[in-house]
Amino acid sequence: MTIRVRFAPSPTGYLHIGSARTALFNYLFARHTGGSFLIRVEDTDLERSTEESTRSILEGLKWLGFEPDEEIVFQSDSADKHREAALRLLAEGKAYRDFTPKEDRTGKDIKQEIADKAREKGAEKDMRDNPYRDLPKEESDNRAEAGEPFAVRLKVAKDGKTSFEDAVYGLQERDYSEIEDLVLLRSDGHPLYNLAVVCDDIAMGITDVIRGQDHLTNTHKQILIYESLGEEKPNFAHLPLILAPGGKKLSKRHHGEIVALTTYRDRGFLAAAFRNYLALLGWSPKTEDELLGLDELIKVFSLEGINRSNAAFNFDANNPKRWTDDKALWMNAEYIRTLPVDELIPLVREELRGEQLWREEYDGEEREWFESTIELIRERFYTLKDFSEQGRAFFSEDFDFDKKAIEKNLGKHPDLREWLPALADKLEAIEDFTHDGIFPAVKEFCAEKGTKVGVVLNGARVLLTGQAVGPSMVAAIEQLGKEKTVMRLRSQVAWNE
RNA sequence: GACCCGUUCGUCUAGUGGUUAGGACACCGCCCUUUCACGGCGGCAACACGGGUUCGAGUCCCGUACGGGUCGCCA
Repeated sequence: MTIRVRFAPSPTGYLHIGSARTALFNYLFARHTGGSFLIRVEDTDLERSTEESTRSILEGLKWLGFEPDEEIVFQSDSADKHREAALRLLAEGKAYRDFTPKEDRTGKDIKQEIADKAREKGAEKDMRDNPYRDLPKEESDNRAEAGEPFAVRLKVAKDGKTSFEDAVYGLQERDYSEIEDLVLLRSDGHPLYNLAVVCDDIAMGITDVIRGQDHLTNTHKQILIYESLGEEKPNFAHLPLILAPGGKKLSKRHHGEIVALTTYRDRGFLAAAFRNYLALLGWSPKTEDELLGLDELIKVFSLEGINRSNAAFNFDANNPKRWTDDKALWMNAEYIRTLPVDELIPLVREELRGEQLWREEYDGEEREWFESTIELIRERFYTLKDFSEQGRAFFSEDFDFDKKAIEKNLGKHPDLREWLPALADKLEAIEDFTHDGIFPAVKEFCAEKGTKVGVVLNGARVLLTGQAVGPSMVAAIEQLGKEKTVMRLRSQVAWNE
């Protein structure tokens, strides 16, 4: 049987990085096994689902490169079928009508409320105490016909247990007494999540369900539905969760944009780097290779490599340099440094365009200069943003001077105020404006002034690029060219800041 | 609270009864160099705790602690 998996986000917000990883694992599993990767939008909650969210999620998936093999399925389109399934179970006596009036659940802390209620009842709670569970069929029919609203609940047997073999967590068992008679159909006729998922997975021919560990207990409920429906259940694989630093829950409320996938795209991550990083969170190839491109990931991916323990995403919200996990940042830098320039340039082009720094010439007559500049400055960059921020001076005259750079490299050497313009004069006279022409001139200049080359070059770096760090300075001078170099070295702007 | 899941360096992880417990990121030091967030070399640093089983336990069993998940006419 060919493998068919699906990624099933609910469009109630942006794409969470945990969901992105779930999508990744589904995608890798499908590609590795030669199966199909499908996407199903779980929009059965009409009140909370938004088109905006759907668009943003699909956009995120596209950025990561996970295009579905078949048309995207919208769960709400099949609501009629889900309802039919519930009604069939009702007719077969596997479900019953519950005439209990709907509880008002509009309160803020629903989760807390439910947990508190469960705590009160403790282990004494009888999951089979619904007064309508054994209502005679005739009475139930009559009340329904009279127009009394009812929800449809699955009639879970009193004794027995569900069990399944999870590909990650092993054998899972749950006693029926722990499972309530779950609601299949709301009193307004609206099908609910567990029913919809099962029906759709059957309809889509899903063979392997790979999803977050938060669904582990739902799985037992879904198995009951599969069994009632007389359908074969798929294989299950539950993924460990991604936690915040300290092992706490990673949530939008407490951690903000850090959990949104789009943040990574917008802050200069390469999709390839982020995919690579995400793959290593909760999964291991069991080799010492960590830099794995998509093709390699597909080749070596297997469910056996998935961990059972949750992984903490490590970052420090108060430190701009560590706005996200160190290793993710390092990996992105690694991709920026090693990607073939041809592949990097389109990404840099987008970045520069976004900041109004792009010039069409870079694709034409200045292509060579542009390429060598990228080649030169990418060495110490961490994100694509660095090309328009730290690297700005290579593409524009309008760049800022880093305060610390001024302090450290100019402030401590007041002589530079005279020296750098003097250096400009010296450089202006050079015929051969290349490394071999520039470097000896700089050395000679420093010898004349009786200072270290580093002092002068560092000072020059500030005036030329506004930065305290960067590529080899002589190479940078060559790259900028004589005109800009001379002009910037003579400028007093930085000194007056 | 009940049920379920988990616990190896600060973080991500390798490890399936005998290892000097390996790698990566971060951190620190040294080297290279014309400076730096490049590069090279090196260092610091972990089996949650307590009992078993065993000649021998990070690896198996039982408890404890801690953390996480779930418990809805949400998904």
